[in-house]
Amino acid sequence: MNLSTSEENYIKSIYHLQLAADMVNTNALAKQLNTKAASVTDMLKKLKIKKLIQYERYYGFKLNEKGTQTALSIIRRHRLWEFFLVSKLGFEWDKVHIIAEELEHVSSMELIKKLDTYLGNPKIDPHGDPIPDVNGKIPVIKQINLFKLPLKKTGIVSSVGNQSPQMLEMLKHYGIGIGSQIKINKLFDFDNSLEIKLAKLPACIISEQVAKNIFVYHD
Amino acid sequence: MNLSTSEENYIKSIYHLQLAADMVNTNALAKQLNTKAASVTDMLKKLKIKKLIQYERYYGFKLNEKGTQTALSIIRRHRLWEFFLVSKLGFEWDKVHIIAEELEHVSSMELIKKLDTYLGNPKIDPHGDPIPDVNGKIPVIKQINLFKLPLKKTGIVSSVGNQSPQMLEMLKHYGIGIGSQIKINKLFDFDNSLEIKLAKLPACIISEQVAKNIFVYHD
DNA sequence: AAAAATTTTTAGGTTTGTCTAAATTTATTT
DNA sequence: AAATAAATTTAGACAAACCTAAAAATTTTT
Repeated sequence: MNLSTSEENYIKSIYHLQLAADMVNTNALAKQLNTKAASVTDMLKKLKIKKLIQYERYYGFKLNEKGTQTALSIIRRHRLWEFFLVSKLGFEWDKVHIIAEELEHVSSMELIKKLDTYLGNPKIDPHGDPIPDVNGKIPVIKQINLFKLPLKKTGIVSSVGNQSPQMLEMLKHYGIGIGSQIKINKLFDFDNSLEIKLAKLPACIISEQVAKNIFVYHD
Repeated sequence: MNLSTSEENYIKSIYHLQLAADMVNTNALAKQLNTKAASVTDMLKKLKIKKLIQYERYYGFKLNEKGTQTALSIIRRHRLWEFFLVSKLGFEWDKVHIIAEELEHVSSMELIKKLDTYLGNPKIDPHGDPIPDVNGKIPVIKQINLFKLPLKKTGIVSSVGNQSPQMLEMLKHYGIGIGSQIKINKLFDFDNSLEIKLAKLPACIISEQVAKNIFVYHD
């Protein structure tokens, strides 16, 4: 199904509102999309015709199965692009949302498939939100602080708590980025510093302060 | 200046037509854009108001300085994305145009700046066309066949003549991709095979057949 | 230079997505 | 259960980008 940018934005917003309440109402959606209630009603009719939502006049609406899958596919694109922007282009995580809002509407399946592979099939975006897979399944993965990662277990860096230039400089120096594979070799009780090992890099030591700001997930 | 996707497509097409002839005519542009002459006239009026073209009714039109700079900026985005798709995502060069047509309209300056840096400031796209720089300057760089690269001089792989899966597999094996830095250590006269050296990789030998299909540029 | 052919523009519609203002339905008070 | 308030929808317009068909200007042919 070929959807316009506008239709995709409606679908996505309905999805997000549904997370809070089963049924969505017109005013809430209008507010979310920064538009007017009348415009929302117009679009709802169209989305109903396209069989993406269940909609009863004056009552409320929600995504049906097809609509939900569509939303998840858009969210997947959005979060993969966010991951790309942060992990490859070096954007800070709070600057990527607006750009990803544009990139998510580029619809090539092949593009997203290859991007996903290129990024190493990430499971979590830079904000810590899960990235739905090709089939719209949302991985249930919890992030943990690096300190909670068991010794010698490989974790994947999913987000960074502090995004100051100083912190980013330091992470860059260590070669730590979103998506990096990381392992703890040793915890030094004296100052809570950690000896860590990143894929393809020699082991190194990071301070408690740095480690506190690193979040990872593992299987 | 904020331009719509459609306006950007017109500007870009006018630019390309201008390369062949100084003045552009309505029918030619309509054909290029796969639209009708009447639609072109409508848009020309708009572009004139936005001071992007010089336009005289019934006479013809061309981009002015501002329009030309706009076109070059769009072409820059297009070619950088094409480079990205081929060199990073592993697309074949004949599959990237359509996707780049969408990506080029994502307008963040910061995005293009970082993408350019990430790609290593490439000068030529995968089709061998030059990538305008931030200031709209088009680098005058000629591609040469790898055999023409002087011994021990570093060249940058700009395009590959043969895109068969077999060839791509082989190039991947050697670690050769668009943008790779490559040097010829030695030419074996016996079979015209080359010992080459890629950045960060051990030297290796490629056959004449492979080398024939590799194009590079150097300073 | 008049007729014919071509090109370009205008005039008037269509679709998409938006809007305002008024009407309708539902929910909440009293 | 009326009256009032709030939410939602309809009606009618508008801008962008396109269209067809007809008119106007230009170019080519005879």
